[in-house]
Amino acid sequence: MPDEEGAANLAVAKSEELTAKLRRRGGAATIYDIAELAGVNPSTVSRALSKPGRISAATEAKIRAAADQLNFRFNPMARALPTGRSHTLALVVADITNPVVFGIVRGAEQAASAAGYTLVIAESQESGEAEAEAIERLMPSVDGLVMATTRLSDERIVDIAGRKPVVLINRAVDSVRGVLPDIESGVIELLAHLTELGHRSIVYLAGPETSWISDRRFEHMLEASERLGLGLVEIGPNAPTIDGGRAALRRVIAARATAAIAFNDLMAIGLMQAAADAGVVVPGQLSVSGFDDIFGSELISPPLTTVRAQLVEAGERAVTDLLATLAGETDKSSSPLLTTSLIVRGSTGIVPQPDNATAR
Amino acid sequence: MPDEEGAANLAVAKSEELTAKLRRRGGAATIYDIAELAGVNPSTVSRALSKPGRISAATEAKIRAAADQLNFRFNPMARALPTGRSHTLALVVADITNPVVFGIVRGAEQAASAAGYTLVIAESQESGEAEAEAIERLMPSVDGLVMATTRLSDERIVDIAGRKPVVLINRAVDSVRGVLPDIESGVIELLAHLTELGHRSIVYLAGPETSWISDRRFEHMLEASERLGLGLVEIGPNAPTIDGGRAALRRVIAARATAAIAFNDLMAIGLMQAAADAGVVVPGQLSVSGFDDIFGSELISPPLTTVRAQLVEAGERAVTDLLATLAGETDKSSSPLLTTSLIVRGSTGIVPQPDNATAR
DNA sequence: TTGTAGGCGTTATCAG
DNA sequence: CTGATAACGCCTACAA
Repeated sequence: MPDEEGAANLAVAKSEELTAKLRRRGGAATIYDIAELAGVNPSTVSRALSKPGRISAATEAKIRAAADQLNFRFNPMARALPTGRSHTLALVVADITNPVVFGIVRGAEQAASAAGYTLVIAESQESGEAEAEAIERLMPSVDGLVMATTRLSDERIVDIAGRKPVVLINRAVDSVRGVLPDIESGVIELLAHLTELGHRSIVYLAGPETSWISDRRFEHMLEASERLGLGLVEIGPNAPTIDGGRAALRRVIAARATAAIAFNDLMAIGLMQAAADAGVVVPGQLSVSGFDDIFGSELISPPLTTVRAQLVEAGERAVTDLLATLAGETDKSSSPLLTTSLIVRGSTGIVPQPDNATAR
Repeated sequence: MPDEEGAANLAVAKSEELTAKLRRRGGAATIYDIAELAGVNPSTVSRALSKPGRISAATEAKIRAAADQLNFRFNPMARALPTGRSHTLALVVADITNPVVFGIVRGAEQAASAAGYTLVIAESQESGEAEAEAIERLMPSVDGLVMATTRLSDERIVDIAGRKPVVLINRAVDSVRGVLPDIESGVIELLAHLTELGHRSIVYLAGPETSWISDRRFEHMLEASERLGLGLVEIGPNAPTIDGGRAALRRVIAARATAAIAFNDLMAIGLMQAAADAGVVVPGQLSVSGFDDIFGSELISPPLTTVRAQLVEAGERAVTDLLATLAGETDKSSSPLLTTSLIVRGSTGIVPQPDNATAR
């Protein structure tokens, strides 16, 4: 078959000429290159590669061959232009170094890359404005966003959600999709645990002012406290950090509570450190508990009793939901609550007897 | 000035018509819209906005006004096409949940966004292939990459670096830029500390097989051990995780060393946990130390003695260097070593007396 | 200083 | 089933 051979030779020749050209611009082949190599029209290459099956098997094979001979990759940027879809998602978090977000990041990353999407994570560290700015900067280049520990107002979130699909994590805003933990059951479980240990006077260290979930938690605690007839006071807002927890010790002690529930583990840890510094023994004089079960919670001594959240799942599901609405799914219903579970460790214990109670 | 007023009215009118159009496509204005609004040519808008100053002050002002009236943002994708620059950098790490990378991520993120760049972080969890795949997938859409805890071979790295600018963190490869810690001084300091405590027999828990830095550390330990005349044995490779550390306990004990140096804090923590489980008291019977000073190291009890690395700086500098080479800087010299410092805490103590030594 | 025109890599619409 | 051809939003010579 001289004809085929001829074609083969030709292909090889072209290939050589091409590889030279490619090397010059960094090895990035375009559909034109592979069209030339395969002897077809660029548009055919595009079709063959982006919607396999809708094309003659023969040509498709030829094109495929050429494609991975040049080891071709679509240029996502070029692709995004006509389609308007960048295949990129933004994950907005307030503080990357907060262990809580690790799980979320990982889950989101996995789900995203499993779907062939790229995840860019935006940290806002600073409050409000910085976050809004970061979002605006990213908006044009993403198809949608997952917002995790956002400090934005509801209005602002709604505004953003009006422009691109948004999924919230740990926050509910009307008409915006969100993945939420089963707040109530976790709180109930924790309170039951403390009650069982004899605590009748509990203090809740609230999170930052803008924390929706902190409010919800306290809400449920209030309900439960009424039902169980126990004393409950909220202290806050506090920074959701170790220092935030440390700073709250004085007020916790002043409140004469026997047990403290912190908005998150970071704060709980800070509180325990401050307690240790002040000679208050945990859980002997004060029981401490937190939320999240972050790395470090079981390392500290005594190990922290905490309510574990399914962070990885949260990230995963947020991305999955986002992708779904991106795919035109109509069912805007938020996904089911993520289950939550109490992890009892050493930082909570039976209520101190009056004679050896905190201070006098 | 009826003229100006007329122009203003016109502008307003157009603006209304435009905003309608914009809303329809998600609020994204283009330079065409603002050109129309300002009554100039799109190319003028492009110039005015991308290279301020090279244009008449009057038109520029007019354009600026129009631009933020429509609150315009460049479409990065569209921009990337003609210029070939996406203003996006990739940060490649093996495991996001490894606390070591937090610092790096944060530093890199800061430096990147400070320069107006977007950082996409790629996790490879799985070994080699997955990482290579992730990189290939990202390559077309980034201007350069920072590779942090890569498991790739030198060859592969060189190959990648040949296609796009690369900066390595904690790894040196010929002709590839890298930011490295001052390995030697950290090791020396640590060894001096242990020697001072009376330890003469030390074991090093190596990191994963592909860890360049683990090898370098051991190299320096070897040198020092010869100089100081102390016993040193390397155990490994090990997974750079808590479990990796746990799994190594038996061999550490078998080695009859009085002090263990782990490749990183995660492993050190695992080792301590296993020791506690086995009734080996730290530092009474065994001194333990690590590297990195991650979150959790000072939480655990006893708190971990460790060599702190400047992770945030590493991330920051990597991006800065990358940006510099992107900007055509010729000086390929790697940046100066990041200083390192020994943090002495409770997990290292004086060498046990023979009579209360480990095991028998 | 500003407008004109062509191109960046891909998709999508229309013919053929 | 496949080939032209016009977008997509922006940049950049080149011309005016």
